[in-house]
Amino acid sequence: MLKIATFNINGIRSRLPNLIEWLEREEPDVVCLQELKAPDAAFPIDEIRKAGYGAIWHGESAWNGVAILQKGSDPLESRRGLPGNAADKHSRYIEAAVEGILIGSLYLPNGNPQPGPKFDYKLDWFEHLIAYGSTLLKSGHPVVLAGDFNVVPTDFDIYNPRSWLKNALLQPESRECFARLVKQGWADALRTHFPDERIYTFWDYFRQHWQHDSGLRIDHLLLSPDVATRLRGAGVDRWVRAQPHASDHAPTWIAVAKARLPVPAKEAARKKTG
DNA sequence: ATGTCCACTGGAAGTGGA
Repeated sequence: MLKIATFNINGIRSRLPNLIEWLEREEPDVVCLQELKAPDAAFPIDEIRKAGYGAIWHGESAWNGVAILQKGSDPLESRRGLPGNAADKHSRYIEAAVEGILIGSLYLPNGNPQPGPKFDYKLDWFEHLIAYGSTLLKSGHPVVLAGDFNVVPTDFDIYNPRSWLKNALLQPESRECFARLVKQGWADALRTHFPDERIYTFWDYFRQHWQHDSGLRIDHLLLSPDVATRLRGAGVDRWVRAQPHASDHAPTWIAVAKARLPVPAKEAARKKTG
């Protein structure tokens, strides 16, 4: 089994003890991190190695930043930045091949306030992701797109939309983009696994939202069809959000059965004949 | 409008981003 997690860490330097404690307790095989808020040189690779993980990362000063951690080895990087989006100055996408699966760690723009240039940037970034999503599916590769999508897909994915109606995370345009991406053939893993339950991955720091469980589901793992058939479990490590000095997001994960190795031709022939 | 937290700048508290 392969446990793949996504976690918006909200400042990896400030949050390093929380990250290490979670890694040691839950032992995910692969971790997609977002909002490093650190330049490349400040990424705490030594401490992460000490916890038993290799890593690749794409940081920037103060904002954004994404990484992929792999237990026991360095992830094999396959891309950083979305194709056709070289003009994008933000560090929001990094991708690696792990156990035969392409894993993308993404941090979609928040988009507030809307309307405005930040919301336009969000939708533009989304279009690049949608285009690349189509390319990935057509490739036939097993893929997981994991990260903070900054989209609440439906009103079932929020405690109460009332005070969020003007927020970029709930706008029809944001939701339409997410729906259009999923409709290409991706499985929204957490919703697939828990069709009838309220699931939250983010509780903002304001107004005691954690204490009241006033959460939003904005961290998602999208699975290509091959990976979707291997989905065996999913969850949110809510205990991490309850820790002192926590990120406003909780780690969100899936368990996927490892791909069965193809039967060698000779052996297959032998079985057939005899 | 508000609430809270992170990181930068500059060398304190204000600002931007979320």
